[in-house]
Amino acid sequence: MTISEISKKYDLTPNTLRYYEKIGLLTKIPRNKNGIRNYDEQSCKRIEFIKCMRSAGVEIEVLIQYVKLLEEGKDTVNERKALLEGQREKLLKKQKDIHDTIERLNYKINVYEDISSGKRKDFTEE
Amino acid sequence: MTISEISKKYDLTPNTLRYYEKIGLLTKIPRNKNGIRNYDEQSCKRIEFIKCMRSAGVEIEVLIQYVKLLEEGKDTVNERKALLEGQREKLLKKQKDIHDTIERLNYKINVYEDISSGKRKDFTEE
DNA sequence: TCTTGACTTGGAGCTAACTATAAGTGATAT
DNA sequence: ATATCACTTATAGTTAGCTCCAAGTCAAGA
Repeated sequence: MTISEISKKYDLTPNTLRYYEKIGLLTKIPRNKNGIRNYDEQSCKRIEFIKCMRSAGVEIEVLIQYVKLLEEGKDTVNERKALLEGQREKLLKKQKDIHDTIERLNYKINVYEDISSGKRKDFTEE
Repeated sequence: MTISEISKKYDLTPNTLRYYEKIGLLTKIPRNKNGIRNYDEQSCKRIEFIKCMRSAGVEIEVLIQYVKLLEEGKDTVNERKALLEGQREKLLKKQKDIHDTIERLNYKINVYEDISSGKRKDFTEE
C-alpha cells in the first residue's frame, strides 16, 4: 500500500507517517525501485499499535524505545514487558484523574441545571 | 497566603501561578501595599478547580473561556453549562481510548508473561 | 514534449503549556 | 549599612508532537 492509501486507512497524514519513520517508530518499510514506500502487513500492524498507544497519550519516546527492544529480538522480552507495565501504571493513574474530573463536572452541571430550571436559587458561584 | 505557600499547597511553581494570572485564569487576587500577592479562599478554590481540570487534560483556552463567563455573572449559566458538557464529552471519549489501550496492554503483557515463563513458545513478534 | 500529480528529502515553523532569566524593589537579619 | 531573601515585571527559551515548505525525481496522460 502506498503512503496515501495508508494515510486514508489510518487517518494519519503522509507527513506524520514519514515523521514516524524518520524518528525510528516505523522501520523496515519496503520501497519500490524508485524509492516509493510500499507498506506491508507488518507495517500496518505497527501503525495500528502506535495509533492505539498515541490515542491514550503514550509518549513517542517510549514507543521508540519499545520498537528498539522489539528489533533487538527475543532477549528483550522481559524488558519489553516491564516497559509496557510501566505505561499501564501511567494510564491507570490517568484514568483515575479523568474519572474524578468527570465526577466533578457531573456535579457542576447538575448545579447549573438546577439553577437554570429555577429549582435552586441559593447558589454561590465557583 | 503568599505565592510560595500556595505553591507548596498545590504543587504548582510560583512561575506557573503568575502565568495563570497573566493569561486570565486567575483573577482578582488580592495584593498588599507592596504589590505582593495574598491569595484568599476564593483564589484557592479556583486553583483547585483548575488543577483538577488540568490533570484530566482540559485545555487552558477552555478554562480561560469558562472563567470569563463566570465573571460575567449569572446570565451566563446556560453557556457555562454547555461548555462543561462539551468538556465532559471529550473526557468520556478520552476515558474510552485509555480503557481500550489498557486492555491492549493487558493482553500484550500476558503474552510476554507466558513467553517468559516458558508456557508459550510459538510466539510471533508484534 | 510538456505538464500534472504523487512521491521523495532535509529542514524550518508552529502550538500548547509551561519554565527560566534578567533586572529591579522592598522588608528583614547581622 | 549591607546583605539576603521573597517577591515583582517583561520577555525569551524549552519540549512534545507534529506540520508545512522548498526543491527535486519520476511516470503517465494530452
